[in-house]
Amino acid sequence: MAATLRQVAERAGVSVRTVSNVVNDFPQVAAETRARVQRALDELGYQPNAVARTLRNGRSGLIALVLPELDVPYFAELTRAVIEQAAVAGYTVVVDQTDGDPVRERELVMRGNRAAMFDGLIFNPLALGGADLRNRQSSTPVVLLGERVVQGGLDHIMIDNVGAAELATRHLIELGRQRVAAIGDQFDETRQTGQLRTQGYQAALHAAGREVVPELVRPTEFFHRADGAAAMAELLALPEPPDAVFCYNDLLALGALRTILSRGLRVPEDIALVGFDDIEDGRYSTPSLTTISPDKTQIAKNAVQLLLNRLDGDRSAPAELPADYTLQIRESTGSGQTSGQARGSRRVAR
Amino acid sequence: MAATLRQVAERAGVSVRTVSNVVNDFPQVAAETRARVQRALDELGYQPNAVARTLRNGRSGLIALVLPELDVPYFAELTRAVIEQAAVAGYTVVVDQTDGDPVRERELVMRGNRAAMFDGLIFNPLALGGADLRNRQSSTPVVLLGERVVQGGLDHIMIDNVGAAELATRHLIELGRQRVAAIGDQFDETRQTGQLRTQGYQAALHAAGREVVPELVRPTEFFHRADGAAAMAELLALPEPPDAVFCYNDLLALGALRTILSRGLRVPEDIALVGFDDIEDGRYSTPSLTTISPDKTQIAKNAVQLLLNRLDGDRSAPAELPADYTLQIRESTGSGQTSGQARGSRRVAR
DNA sequence: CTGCTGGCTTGCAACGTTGCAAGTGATGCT
DNA sequence: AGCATCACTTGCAACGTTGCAAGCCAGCAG
Repeated sequence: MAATLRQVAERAGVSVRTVSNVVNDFPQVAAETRARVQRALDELGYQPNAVARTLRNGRSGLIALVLPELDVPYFAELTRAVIEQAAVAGYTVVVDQTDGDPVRERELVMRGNRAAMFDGLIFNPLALGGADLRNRQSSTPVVLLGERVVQGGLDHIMIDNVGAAELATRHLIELGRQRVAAIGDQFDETRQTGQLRTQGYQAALHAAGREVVPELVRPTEFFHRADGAAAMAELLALPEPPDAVFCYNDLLALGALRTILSRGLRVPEDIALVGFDDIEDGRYSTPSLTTISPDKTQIAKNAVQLLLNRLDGDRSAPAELPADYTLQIRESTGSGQTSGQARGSRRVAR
Repeated sequence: MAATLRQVAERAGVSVRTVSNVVNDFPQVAAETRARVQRALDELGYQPNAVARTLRNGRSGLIALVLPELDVPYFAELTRAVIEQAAVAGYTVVVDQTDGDPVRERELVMRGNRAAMFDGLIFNPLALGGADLRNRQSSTPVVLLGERVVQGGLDHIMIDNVGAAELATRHLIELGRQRVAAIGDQFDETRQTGQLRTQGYQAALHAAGREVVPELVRPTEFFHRADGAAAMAELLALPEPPDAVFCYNDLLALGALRTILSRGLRVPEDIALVGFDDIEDGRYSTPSLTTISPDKTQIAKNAVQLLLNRLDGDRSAPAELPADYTLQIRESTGSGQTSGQARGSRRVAR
């Protein structure tokens, strides 16, 4: 159906090679020939075959972004940033969702089966750990996003979870809250996010000379609204409920918020809330959500840049780039001003 | 870097073709040969080159889902459904975001430049209208999602916007509300969603013997939270503010909700709210959101099925499939029960 | 008139895979 | 022994493109 170079060449009465030269705007084509070929191209509605080009050139111009869940706003917002950054460099991003399924993650990232279509991968693992990733079959470059799961071996962008969690918790302590709880702890070995944030939470309590009360640290299976709502209900059922909660992401916080409000309690008067991720939902909830705001644009920019360097043959040692973050103070811990901002960042070394 | 059939063949001392036969599990290979080849495959870590296969077979196993915005929850949730449906048929979905940019939409859908990598496209247009779409260059099959923008020519899954909007508005009228407003009207010729929903809104008012009050119908540029918040502020500034609002999607409703609550007004006591899309955010807001719930799974299933039929050579006339929808009654218009459900659906013929 | 230069065009091969048809050698039947 | 059959294996060509090097021809200098 689609016209090929050969068909165009026949129609224009020239060789295939010359048509290719016209299509690629190579200079050494006589003006008259170029015009004739161009006419044939237009008449046949020629479109270059991307697959053949890729096979020939070894480059598809496609990079894949592999994420656990697209309907988690943080990932959706990150995706937007990655697409924008890649577009600058002339690359198209395609997104694939793994649901954290180890089988899917492995298929996409490890074997490079489908991956061979893509020049590179930006991968936010959920199930795959460092041990898995170290013996990848595929030679397609990968940049990892997320927690520090891997011991070297691959480029990696991560945020300082411990430091950020400590900052969030300290904020609640400085508000004078006495019983600061945490929602989102995780035991699962492959999911380090929860553990790291718990470390930061505990560090802040210790720094303030407080004890860590075990029943105030609630584990959740996932980081969704439903998990936050359920964990908050447990906290409220305690003999001594908390007066502040640090939720390990904004969805958990929104779920917790829903539970608190449905009990007739007030935020922040009765319970102050801090989230993590700074998704748009949290800016429009009532009350709006105080949260740790990772610099998503920076994360995307660094990830794309790191990947493009590899594609250009950069063979230097794998990089580990930390991303900046700030604490966005909004209504769920504050008065009513929505623009407050505390610095808790770290410079990115490059 | 990656091993090829030829390298494996040399190592195993057989022809390239035989290796291919082993890789593809063709029966007519002697057991002893198969074992030897398999060993060579393993030793070299052979992975088939997807690009070469695609060129040869004319099938990539990839379908593209082209959407305006991934960080709009409705699209994110729809994407999940499409990915699941396509996986059943052994297809991998890659997602591309256009931001409603006509240039990007055209590049992806019309010319098939990049598109040639994909066996088919599921496309939710924002900027491109019927006139554009009719003279596509590419022969890659497309299924359209969304409003009825096109007059024939392409397969299309849409929901009955007029009927759904009428149902939503009627619900508010039946609650006894006197001044029912609407947020999300649009004038732009390429964005029909707003206009169709306004038609349904007006139809419901007329059916109830009410007048349409022009200043109660607020246009918005986009369908984001910020637009809803701003439009609601305008409505509240009217001499006679509304006591009910039908928002043309849930994000608008969540923005409006934020404005209402920040003014100290109550939902639903002072103002009842209905949204559209049934995104997860609306189920966890306080109050939770009454909304029109399109059957996203059904939309995804039909879209994928329609596309797969085309890939299998189905040459029948383009189909227009309506999708089911229901009214989910929640707290923003109701008492407190969250499970109410009114039927307003249409059977899908297939 | 020869030979060289330069502008333009072309054929060949290859990227890695698979369909097709033909090839090989061994076995079995007459 | 001769021939057909069978089980297995192989070479060729092609998918559509582009790098490479060679080819062609006109023009011009010597």
